Amino acid sequence: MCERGVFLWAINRGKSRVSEQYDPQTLQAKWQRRWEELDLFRAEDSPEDPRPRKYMLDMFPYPSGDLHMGHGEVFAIGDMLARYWFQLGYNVLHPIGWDSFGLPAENAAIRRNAHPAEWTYANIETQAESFRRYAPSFDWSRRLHTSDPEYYRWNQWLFNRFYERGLAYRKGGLVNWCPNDQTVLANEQVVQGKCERCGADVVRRELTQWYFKITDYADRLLDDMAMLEGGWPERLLTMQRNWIGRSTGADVLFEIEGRDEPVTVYTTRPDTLFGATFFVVAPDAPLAERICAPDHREAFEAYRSEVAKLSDIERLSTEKEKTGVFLGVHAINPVNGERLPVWAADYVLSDYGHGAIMAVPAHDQRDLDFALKFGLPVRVVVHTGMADPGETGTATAGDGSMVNSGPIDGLSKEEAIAKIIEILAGEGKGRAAVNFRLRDWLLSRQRFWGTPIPIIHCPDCGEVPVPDEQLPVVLPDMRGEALAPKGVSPLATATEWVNVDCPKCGGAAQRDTDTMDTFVDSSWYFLRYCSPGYEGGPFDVEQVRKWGPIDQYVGGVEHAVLHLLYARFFIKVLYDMGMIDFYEPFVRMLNQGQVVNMGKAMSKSLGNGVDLGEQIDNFGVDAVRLTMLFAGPPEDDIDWADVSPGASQKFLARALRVMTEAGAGTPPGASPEGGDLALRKVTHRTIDEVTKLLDSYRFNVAVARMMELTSAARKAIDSGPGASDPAVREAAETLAVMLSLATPYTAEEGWERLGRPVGIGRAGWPKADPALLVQESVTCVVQVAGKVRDRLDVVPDISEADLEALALASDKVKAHLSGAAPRRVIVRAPKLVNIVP
RNA sequence: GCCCCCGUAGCCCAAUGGCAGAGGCAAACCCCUUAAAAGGGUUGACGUGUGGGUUCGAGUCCCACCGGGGGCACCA
Repeated sequence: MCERGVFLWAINRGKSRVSEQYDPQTLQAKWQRRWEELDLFRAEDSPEDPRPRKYMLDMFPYPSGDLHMGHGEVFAIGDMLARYWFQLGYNVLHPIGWDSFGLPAENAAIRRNAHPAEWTYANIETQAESFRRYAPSFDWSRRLHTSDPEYYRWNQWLFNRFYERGLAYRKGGLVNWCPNDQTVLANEQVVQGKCERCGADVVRRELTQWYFKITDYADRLLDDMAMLEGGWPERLLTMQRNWIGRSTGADVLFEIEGRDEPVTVYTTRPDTLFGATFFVVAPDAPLAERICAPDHREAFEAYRSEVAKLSDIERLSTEKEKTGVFLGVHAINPVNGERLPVWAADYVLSDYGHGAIMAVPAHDQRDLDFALKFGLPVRVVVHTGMADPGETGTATAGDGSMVNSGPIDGLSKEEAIAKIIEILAGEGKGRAAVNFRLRDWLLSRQRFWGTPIPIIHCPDCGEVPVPDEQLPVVLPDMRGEALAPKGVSPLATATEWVNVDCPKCGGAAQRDTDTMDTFVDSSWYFLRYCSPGYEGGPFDVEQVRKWGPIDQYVGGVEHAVLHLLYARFFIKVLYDMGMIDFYEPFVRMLNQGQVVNMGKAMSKSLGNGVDLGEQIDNFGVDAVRLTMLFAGPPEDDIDWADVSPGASQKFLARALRVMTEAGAGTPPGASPEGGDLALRKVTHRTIDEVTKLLDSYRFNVAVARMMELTSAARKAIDSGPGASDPAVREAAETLAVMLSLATPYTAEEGWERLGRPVGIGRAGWPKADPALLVQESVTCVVQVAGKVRDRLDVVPDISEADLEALALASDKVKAHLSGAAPRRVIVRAPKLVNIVP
């Protein structure tokens, strides 16, 4: 396997031998220039334009060097759809821009003693050049960079709006800190306890930080997913649902002996309240500190500092033994007055629910593990028919009938939950409650290359937003060593920039020195494309109304609970602000697979990297794009060792020859009427099928159909009516337009050789003639007992009765029936008859 | 541990419950050629991971298992 992979890879890297006949580099040089003059793919904002609109969006790139194979795939897929819509006559918005704030630029700047902008904009230019060669149908006039002050100004403007609505706020608490990147991270950026960017172990720190109140929208983020059903990949929806993690249950109030204030716990199983035998608080919650008995304080504090040392991965491991300490106090069970010992244990999280739980060991595995370890009682209150958890060590979490539970004895789980909530509510000791796994979006970053948070801290007025008319708050000019991470934002050292007058009272004040998470930038960039130069706001409301929402979004699944969640949140806030009129930003979403090599993700350490530019140099843009599309379904991974850009190139050479010969055979405009009927039928059937295939993302199959059409035309030229038959021209022109979606250079060259004017990208999608789609005869399979025994040529609209009679009259059928009358005959006209003897 | 997706030719992949093969790679052979390359053409499953089931009919639907991939996983 490996050897074969290396071998194929070696071939893929070699210069192709078809280059003498078909030279992609020449075609690229020739057409790229002429297309730039033509500017075919500009989206038209004018309301006068009668064409229906479509918005096609590819996730915009981060400028970390040149384009790579992954970009090659996304943009090949996105462009296939965009160009298809152009050919269908839509007014298509297909923009491009750069997600150009972020850490790599800053790290590069520190290394090179430069400004992050130098690295960033140099890379953007490199990528832009590569894009021009790769030839996606972008409307370049809408290009944007999120690191431009004209763009991030609106991040600040939006921050102010969020702030006004109480959706941006500052709070202290434990946050995720990446010791490598020297900044805090949002929950979404911590994967398995590690930094999503750099993989370093994330630690907890107590810091005051800015948040966006995404939890206010948790219900809508979850419920509105019903609208995305069918348009989004199911697994993406599942990931978001899991991430939001809504659960329903009850808040229950417990008195603590010796304290006036009750403590609230959240539980999804209020029905098991009579089974509570102890009480647990999170050691790092302020509550634990408050209620701990003085004579247990020492042990508690020792335990707490022990827990604080653990990394998230260690603490969250399900394998880990339960630990905890008794706090020397008791809670009172509100339903039966029982005294429950209160423990602190790290399996209870401080930031979920209320940081405290009632423990029901019989019916919760975690509580049971803890009870068994510390010798706490186990009381069964749900009779499930399973063995006693106290004996088996396996908690019974299922449904059953309530026992040992006073007023709810005998009830089922559902009934008991309703009843107990009713009882608690009646006594003011509890109520139904909903909880979410989703936390607020931690927004601040202690790094330089991002949007400054537009807040001024005034000793007298407190937090004062920078007035809109003073935006943007532009980053100070800092470079090199000054940007090195120090645990606080580099902006804090820019004294001149930091010290300002308070906009409210005019007194001495200081700017907030953190920058925004760069996911703010990408949460609304697709709205900016609708009116890129607009100065009256982040976007022209009218234009977004016309272009939005996005009909098709293409990008990687790695943003499932990052960008895609944040953007949905932004859209809902903007909807509430009355700025847009749709609920969801992305109607349809496609996650392309990864491009890998030899079964593994490409990486420097494996030495299996494949360079997009090199592939293009060797095989040409068209062959690379075609290979991406033909390799398999778009959502599948492509193993570059399994595919053959060289073969794609050979196919394109073959297709171009067909177009060349057809162009020489007949003049443009020749009517295909009277041309070779068999070829015409192939052409029209191909149109019909490819159209349907493209409508359902079946690009690989669509390309296969184009190959078949090419072969059919080749055959017609060589051993059929010859190149001068008008049906050959029809086939070649159809082929050219279809190929233009995937391989624009070859298609344009062929189009020219067919005598057509430059601009195949807008030539128009061919229409299948229904008259040429009907077959005058169909092969009908006749089965006896499910086995094929005969084939009949029949007219497609044959009646069931006629077909049955015909089938039963067949000699072969008669032979297999050997005279017996059939028991049953299933007729599926015109394709099949099955006779059950 | 729980949930989801996928197993079709040596390989990548097609096939509204109706003849297992559309397309490509690789291979073998043929034509073209002085020869090679380029070009043109021909050839492929004894049954769809395994075992059951539903059905007139199953790659397709259902159940179990095996193998691969992904998601979630102390969230009370």
